[in-house]
Amino acid sequence: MVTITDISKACGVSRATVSKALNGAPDVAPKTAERIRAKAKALGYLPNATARALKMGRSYNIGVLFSDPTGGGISHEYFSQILESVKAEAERLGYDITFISKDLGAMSMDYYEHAKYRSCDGVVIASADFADPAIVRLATSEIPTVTLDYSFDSRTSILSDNVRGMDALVRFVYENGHRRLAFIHGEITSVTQKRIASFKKTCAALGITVPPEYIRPAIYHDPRSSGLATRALLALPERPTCIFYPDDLSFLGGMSELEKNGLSIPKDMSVVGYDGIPLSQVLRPRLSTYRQGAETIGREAARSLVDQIEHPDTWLPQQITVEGELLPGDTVRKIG
Amino acid sequence: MVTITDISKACGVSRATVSKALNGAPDVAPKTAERIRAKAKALGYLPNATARALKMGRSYNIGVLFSDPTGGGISHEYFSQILESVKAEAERLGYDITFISKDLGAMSMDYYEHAKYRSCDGVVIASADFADPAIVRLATSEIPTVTLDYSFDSRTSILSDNVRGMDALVRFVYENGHRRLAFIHGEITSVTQKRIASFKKTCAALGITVPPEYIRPAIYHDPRSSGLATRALLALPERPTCIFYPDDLSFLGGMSELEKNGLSIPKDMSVVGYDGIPLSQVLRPRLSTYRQGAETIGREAARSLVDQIEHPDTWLPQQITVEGELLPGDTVRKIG
DNA sequence: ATAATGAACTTAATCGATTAAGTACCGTTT
DNA sequence: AAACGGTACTTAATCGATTAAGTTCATTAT
Repeated sequence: MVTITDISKACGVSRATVSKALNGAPDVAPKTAERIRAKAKALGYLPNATARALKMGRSYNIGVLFSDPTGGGISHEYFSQILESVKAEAERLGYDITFISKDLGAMSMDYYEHAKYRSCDGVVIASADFADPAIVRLATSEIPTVTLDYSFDSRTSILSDNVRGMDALVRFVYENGHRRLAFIHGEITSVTQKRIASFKKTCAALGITVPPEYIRPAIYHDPRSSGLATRALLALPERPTCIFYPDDLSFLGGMSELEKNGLSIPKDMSVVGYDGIPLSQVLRPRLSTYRQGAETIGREAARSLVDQIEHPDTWLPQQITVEGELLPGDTVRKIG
Repeated sequence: MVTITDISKACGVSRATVSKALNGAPDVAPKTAERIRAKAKALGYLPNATARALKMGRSYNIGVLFSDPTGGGISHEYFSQILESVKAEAERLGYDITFISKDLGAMSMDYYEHAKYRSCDGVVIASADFADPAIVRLATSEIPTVTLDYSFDSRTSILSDNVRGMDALVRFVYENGHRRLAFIHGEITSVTQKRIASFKKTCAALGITVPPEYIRPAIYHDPRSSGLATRALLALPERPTCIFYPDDLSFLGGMSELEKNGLSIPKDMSVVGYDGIPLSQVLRPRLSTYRQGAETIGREAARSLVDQIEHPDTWLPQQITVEGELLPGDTVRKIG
């Protein structure tokens, strides 16, 4: 490995001068600096991020915590899109990404400890369960954090606009003449609560009565459970004319259940999803859904985290709401 | 931050003794060791991975390089599954994951430089283009590496068994009576070449003649291009009875093209995919496809890389082939 | 001529941990 | 009683880089 010492010997100057020259300090003669830089390049010198981090107390490393009790948090398209954009933006800003998890090898650590152990400058947190004490500990620690889709007091968060998204979907369906709307929702989280509340509120505002049996629980990203919920809805004496699914993937479970019952989409049953992942627009019929701005969410998360890291004095916590977009698709039939 | 020095002061011993006690060195009296460990816990001591890495020359950090010219490498389900399992296994072995990319912030680096800069103990490489000089430089460097689906001389690689997979699919389709098989393949890579060769070889072995116009190029994970290829196949005077798609997602593009032509699957056209991502088994009809052992591939990649890192003396390069599994699905009709 | 100024360095401490080599002290052997 | 051996420590160097403080020397001001 080529170190600063090698360069200093080759150039006949002290290590301090090399360091300063390489970092553009003002008290190095331009000619010397040039000579040093040339030598560094010639020797194939690379700074050692580890040594630098130790001395400077800054690792230029951002932790990413994607916790999902069902495992495989990354493999859901919505999350992998966010991860991809956090990564891209962080790298643009000069930061690398490290995953934060519980328990590393034999050491048992919680998330906070893991982040400290790796001296992350900050952490982006996405979780299905923000009540988890381990998540709370990290999110309320002295480490700069940004949470996704959940707010902690005096901390920055990036929020997908679930209220507006649900409102847009309900209104879209309403405008297409539907009055009997059923909602299959995911596990109760703060996001789910917002979606349910917005669903009910907009329905009320539009004068739609939603019978309790039209609201059914299921599990996010689990087509099977949504299929079961769909079956229950179809068994009702008065069926809904449109079913809201917890997410785009879950819709697939509903789809096969509908087909099993000889119902075609959207002729016999209208449906809408949520998320607007690329898959939803590749399906035929194209799914009517609400696209969450995953790319924007990831980008803003990285940006505001780096801002917080680099300007802790002028930094103020903020809630950034990222709007999505209604994708009309072809799964809602015009009736009435 | 609580350091080893804090503990040494609190216990009235030297830092060396603390370090040894915490690492279970033999020359510390059991009573002292216990006292030190108790104090460390009481003070909330956490080792500093950065300092440790600097001194020991081992970072317990594994780089992951997923390069995909189309961007969004992670968001393809097959890759995100591999990433997830590499991560899980690496963590089990005490290693963290860092993404390796080109260019970090203002610094322009290639992959090799990035990996050195972060002092990764090793790197897992997945790439769509193993001819990229930057990939070659990293993969043939002194850094331990494991490549996925491509072999470099004297290096370890994990290979999905594309030859066997394609063979299994062709035979499955053949057994269902199909004799006119078309193959839409992805961009020409070593993987694609293996699949095409295996497709042709098995067809030949079974006495099936494949007219050249039945082999059509498309782009991996791009339903649109597969849709166009499908259209071309449907325009032929003699249509195939079964179409092979480059991957499961691409099949969706073909599906909508078939529907547009009033053809239903599998009644009017049989199809098979490749990859066996969870999505494929949630669709109805369930896609007939070949599941690549993404989980096993990721796990083996992490294991063999760590083995290489920890036992460089007894280590030997190897090609590990991971077998997949035929998922019969319902998109191949029995004919004849 | 002497002091003051400033440019261009060097010296040395430091970040937190590891570890080879050294030391103090106690008990045992002959 | 001297020598030896082992246990349980401590000392000090080291990893690679940064940086406050000090030094040297030429130039300018008085």
